Parts: sequence; structure tokens; C-alpha cells
Amino acid sequence: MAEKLQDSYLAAHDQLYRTLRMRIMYGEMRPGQAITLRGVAEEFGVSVTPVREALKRLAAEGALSISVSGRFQTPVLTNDRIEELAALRALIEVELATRALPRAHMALVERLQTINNAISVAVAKADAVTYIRTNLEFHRTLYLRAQAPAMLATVETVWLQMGPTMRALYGRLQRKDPPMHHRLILAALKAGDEPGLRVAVRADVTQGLRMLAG
Amino acid sequence: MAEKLQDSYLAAHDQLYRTLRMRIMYGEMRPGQAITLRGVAEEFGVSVTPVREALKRLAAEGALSISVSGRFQTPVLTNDRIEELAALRALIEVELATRALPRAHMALVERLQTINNAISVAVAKADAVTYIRTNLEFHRTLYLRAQAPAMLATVETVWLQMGPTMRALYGRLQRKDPPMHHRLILAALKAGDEPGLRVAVRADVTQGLRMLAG
DNA sequence: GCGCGGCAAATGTGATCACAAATGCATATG
DNA sequence: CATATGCATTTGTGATCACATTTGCCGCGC
Repeated sequence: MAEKLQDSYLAAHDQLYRTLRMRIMYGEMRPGQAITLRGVAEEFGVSVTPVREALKRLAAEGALSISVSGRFQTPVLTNDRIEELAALRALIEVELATRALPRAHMALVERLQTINNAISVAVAKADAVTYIRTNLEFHRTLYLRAQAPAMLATVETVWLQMGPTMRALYGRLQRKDPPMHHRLILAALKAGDEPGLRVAVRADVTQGLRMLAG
Repeated sequence: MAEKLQDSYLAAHDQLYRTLRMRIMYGEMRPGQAITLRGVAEEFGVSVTPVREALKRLAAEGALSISVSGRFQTPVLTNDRIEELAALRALIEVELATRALPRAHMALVERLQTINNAISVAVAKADAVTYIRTNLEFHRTLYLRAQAPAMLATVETVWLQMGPTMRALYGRLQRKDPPMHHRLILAALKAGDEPGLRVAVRADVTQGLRMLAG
């Protein structure tokens, strides 16, 4: 087995998995976009074997859907499914934020503010991919404090499933303002206001669904 | 590709996946039990290729853990992890039950009662595997009414991760009574009592953790 | 008796090949 | 011009092989 450079031994399929996962989660692919084994294999200079593992793994997490004939594509979500995934986000993220609250010190709040500034920049530049990535980084940074790896992994799976759709929705969103609810989250964190934090996180997560329902 | 019998074309790796998933979820394997590619391949009369896909997929769902050298084994959960997974179950299952409540008609309640009787039989026979399987069937039957496939899939993943540990805990549990909380769930369903249902589901899910904390 | 070294077996990984099914495009047909 | 037919290409699947690493067991030496 060809080892990489001197550090970070990563199996080929794991490297593929991580790269493709980021592409999907951060909205670099459109909903319904097809992915082929040989296409990915050629792009990364490997055989189809590790590609199969990576794609199957992503499919198992809901990041890809498999057609009846076995073809891979990014999922095309119905409105019902989007609403359900948003409800899952709300459920789990409110819990994660609640668990993080007693451990959230000033250094964390400052870090979140820095990320929030990066989000504002992405919004100003209308850079959808950067917006999605930094927005998720904001949430992940907060939830890491919850010391709840299983919950975090679960919610990341939800993010993954919504990635391509979030990108497609971003164009319709016509965002012009930096995230309002993030400021509410930061304020609640500073004040130690658990009810306020729960409301703010729930509102932030379910934001952007109004245009779907309406 | 050798087709199976005339109906239900299932790819070999998918067949393997389903079979192994059931073994794990229903507690037919102990925590930390090793699984090898060639072992499974020989048992099922296939090559290692489809086995790799099935095991990788199970690992992606947390049903198996992978050692640093790439070996597969059923997960050995810490108490913190068990508590976290139980909290996840509580969060999601309470929501699923709530969503199922307005759609729960008499036929569903009767079906749940039938399953509940099967659980009592398994308890009387001290049959851990049957107990776990029928208990999960009780929950799944209720939650199917919620029309929330993403939530159901997520909670099934949690069940999967807990499977081997649930089996190991069952022995310590010394169960002698049929599930008390299930009767509360049924009563709340019949009465249309949403708060009562939420409390009963939460209690049922987090039951059995007292011996861990104590 | 106990620990250590070394070798054989076991194990996961990735490449390659053959195969069947699905896809898609070009051509023929009404 | 639209629809159907047929064939070449694409695509996923599974088997097999070579290889590097790890595991584990046996025997040697202290």
C-alpha cells in the first residue's frame, strides 16, 4: 500500500470520502448531480475499488442517493423531506446548544464572533459555498463544547443531506444581511440565557423555510 | 452477476448488509466482537468485495467500529456514550410519537398490543434477542405512523449502535415484568393524551439507565 | 518459569478483469 | 416530423490477485 507523505496515513478511500463529503455538505454540487465510479476514479488517479467504498459510505449517510440501477447522484429533496430534516436539526441542535451553554466561556464567544464576521463577508460577496461552510463552522464550533460526539455526528449527517439543496436554495434566498439569529445566539450565550438560546437556535435553524411553506 | 431467485433482486452486498445489520441491532453479537472480511465472505459464499461494502456501510452508521489497523468489531460503548445515545433516542422518539399520535387509530393500537404480548412472552422466556427485536418492532410500528422517514432512519441508526450493548445489559437487567411503560404509551394513545404520551415514551427510552448511573 | 525475538498466518487495501444491465445516441420507419 | 429500433458505450458488481501490515503463536534464551 503506497503510503502518503510522512504524516497522516490516510487510506485512499478515506481521503476520497472526506473530499467528496465536503463538496456535498458545503453545497459545491447541485441536487440531482450524477457521480460515477470511473469519473471519480480518474479524477483522483485511483481505481474504482476505493471510490466504491467512499460513494457507498456517503450513500449510507444519505449524502448520495442510489437509483434503482445503482447509479449515484446527490439527493433531490422534496419539501416534506426538507421540512423534516429542518425539524431534526432543530431538535438536536437546540439540545447541543443547551449542553454547550454552561461550558461556553468568553474565548468561545469571541471565536464565534470571528466566524460570524467571516459569514458576513461571504454574504457580502454572495459566495454561497463559503457562506454555507462558515455558517456550519459557527454551529459546529458551538456544539463541540457540548461534549456530545454522537449528537454532533448525527446532526452533521443531516447537514450533509441538505448540502446540495441548501446551495440551490441560497440563490433564491437573496441574502443581503449577515445572519441575524447568530447575534441572538451570541447574546444569549453571553447572558447565560438558556431559554433565549434555545429560541434563537431554533429560529436560526428553521429560518429560510418560510419561502418554502409560503 | 448471478441473479437470485425470480423475485427481489438484491445485490449481494445489500443482502449481507441487511443480514448483518439485523444481527447487530437485535443483539445477536457481543460488544467488541470481531468481524473479518474473509470470515463473512466464507460464511455467505461470496468474495470479499461485497463484504467490504457491507462492513464499511455498517461502520459508517456506527454499527461497527474500525480499529487503527482497519479491523472491524462491534462497538464497545462507554457509559457517557450510552447516556448520549439514550438522550438522542428520547429526543427523536418523543417527536416521532407526537407526530404519530393524531394518526394513531384503533387498528394501530391493537397491533401494538399484539406486539406487546409477544414482548411479554420473550421476557417470560428470558429470550434477550427476541425481546430486543419485538421491543424495537413496537417502537417502529408506532413511529411509522409519523410519516417521518428521515427521523425514523436516524433513530434506527441509534438503535443499531446500541444493539450489542443492549444485549449485554439485558443480562444484568434481570427483567421479570413485561414493559410497564408500553402500557402507559398505549393508554396515552387511546386517550389522545399528547403530554402523557411524551412522558411515557421518554420514560420507556431512558429506562434501564438507572443501573448505569447508580 | 518468564520474557523476547522471529516467522507464519491472517487481515485489510487497492488494482484489474469479465460480465450484465442500463443508458443514450444514431438510424430507420411510420 | 415524430416515434421506435438497435447497437455501441457507459456503468455498477463481484471475483481474484498481489501486497503491506498486523496479529499471534512457537521456540529460544535468560
